[in-house]
Amino acid sequence: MMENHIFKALADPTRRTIFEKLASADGMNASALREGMHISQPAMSQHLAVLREARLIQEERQGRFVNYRVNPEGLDLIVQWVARYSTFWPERVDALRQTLKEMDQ
Amino acid sequence: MMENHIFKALADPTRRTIFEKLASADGMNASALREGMHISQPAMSQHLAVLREARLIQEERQGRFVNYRVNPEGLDLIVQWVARYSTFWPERVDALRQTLKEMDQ
DNA sequence: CAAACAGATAAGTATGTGCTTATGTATTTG
DNA sequence: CAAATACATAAGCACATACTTATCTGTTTG
Repeated sequence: MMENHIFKALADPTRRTIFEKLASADGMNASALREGMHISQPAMSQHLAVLREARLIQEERQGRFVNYRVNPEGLDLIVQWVARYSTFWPERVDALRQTLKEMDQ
Repeated sequence: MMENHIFKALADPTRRTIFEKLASADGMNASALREGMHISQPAMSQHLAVLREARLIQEERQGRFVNYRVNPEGLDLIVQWVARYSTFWPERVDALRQTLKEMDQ
């Protein structure tokens, strides 16, 4: 199940950091991603594979580099999952709504 | 870090099922939760401990039973985490907003 | 109080996961 | 084409995790 892949992919703090770095840029290659992180090249490659299998990121080869970027739809399943359980707690939906409102500004 | 506890707790499909069962009732004890699940009593107890440590559920002893229920604030960190990255994709925020709008009806 | 019951904890085990080093595969460049 | 570069893959290892059976603690009830 895809949902399980996503949760498992995000369960690792190093992978969340990688995802965050990718989200704050509009594309990075694996070497650039490693900068500032204490992680070997194979470890990075393996983490990127897990994120890709969970469809949280996309990749595109550019010469000898591979450019990685976040898949904009990647978090949809998480959002839907959370939203489903939020319906049981109206006050939480309000909080989420407030967060979105603040984003508009 | 709390965020990590939550992601790790939700990374296991059995624990997500337990969380879902709790969310669709307003409180259940461990024996009731086991019904329909192929899981031993200690396994259930251990899963509930992980969910409790992640503050996703709360417990209250009632005689020789322990009543478990979802912590309404438990998913907040996930919502905030997702919302943070949603800011990079306005169309995704719109989708989330739409989901919330549909909830009103 | 003794037996029954709900659940927690202990200890052991099999499998999963995240890392390492070594090597392989494309691609570029001198 | 040979060396260099960017990344992937293989294999092995240490540790985490999800489970089991056995036992313990706390509460109710005959």
